[in-house]
Amino acid sequence: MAPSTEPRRSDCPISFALEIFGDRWTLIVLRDLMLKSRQRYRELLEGDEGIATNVLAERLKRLEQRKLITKKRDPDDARQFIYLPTELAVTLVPMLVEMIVWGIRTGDKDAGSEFVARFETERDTLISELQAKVRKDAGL
Amino acid sequence: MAPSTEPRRSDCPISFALEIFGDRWTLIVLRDLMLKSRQRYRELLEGDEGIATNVLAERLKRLEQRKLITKKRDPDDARQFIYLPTELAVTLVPMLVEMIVWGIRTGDKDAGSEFVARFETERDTLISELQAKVRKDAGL
DNA sequence: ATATTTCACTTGCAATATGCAAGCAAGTTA
DNA sequence: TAACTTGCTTGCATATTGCAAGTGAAATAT
Repeated sequence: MAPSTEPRRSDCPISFALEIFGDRWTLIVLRDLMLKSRQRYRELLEGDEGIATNVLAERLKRLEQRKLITKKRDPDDARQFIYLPTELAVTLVPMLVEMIVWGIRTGDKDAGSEFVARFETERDTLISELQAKVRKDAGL
Repeated sequence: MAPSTEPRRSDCPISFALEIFGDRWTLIVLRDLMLKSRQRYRELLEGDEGIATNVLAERLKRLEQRKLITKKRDPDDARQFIYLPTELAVTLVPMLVEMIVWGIRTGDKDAGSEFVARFETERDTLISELQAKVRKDAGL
């Protein structure tokens, strides 16, 4: 990934978004932080996709620089850090939901059908509830 | 990019989506094909971001394999090919719109404010109109 | 107290992907 | 028929990723 100090490729908002999460791992990390309620490095490493330690470390650094997450020491164990999504990350939920629905419909017709059903009947409520849950987990 | 013949990393729909367009270029190409009405290799090369020729060739190949685009000869000039989005690509429009809105709000407060305004008042209509335009351009 | 384990990384290195410039074959234009 | 355009491919330098091993600080066990 390009460091976040580089100039923008263009002034297109899609291009801007891709500079932040146009790679194989950044959105996986945000998914785990927001939708799977993982908060620690160790937990993030245990995801199904098997992110490498150096890649995870670099993505966390960039997400912090981009103000999509915050990093705090765990008060109960000074070895550990707690990574939490920010309010900016919460604004990504609608896009993530669209991506999830597209992925289910396109790749995984069977799994996730109830998520899609709920999306089709009450998209806005579904998104609001997910965002509320993320905020609650993150103490926002 | 990993070739599209590789096994899935996991059964998560986000992960599945990222295997298809989790990189710096794939969605840029789809943006140009769908939202900027570009159809030829030469036109796609001329985008603001400056994609390399070999990268564009590889992405077009993968998009065709994934059935997101079709490739046809130009009947008026047999040197040229015409790349068109498929109906499957049209289903990506809602996600692209969310990404555009997020990019405008997050990176480019000034530019694109009327797109965001329309999104806020009539999201569904905006998306339907964009999809209709893509279908029309592509002859779907 | 000391040893061991856990945690969050960092480092080294091979494999892969990207960027850039040049080349090429088929088709079109002068 | 010579020059040009188009859609690529190729070669090569650089950047990114994946994997395994290592490090230092803090916690836990002995």
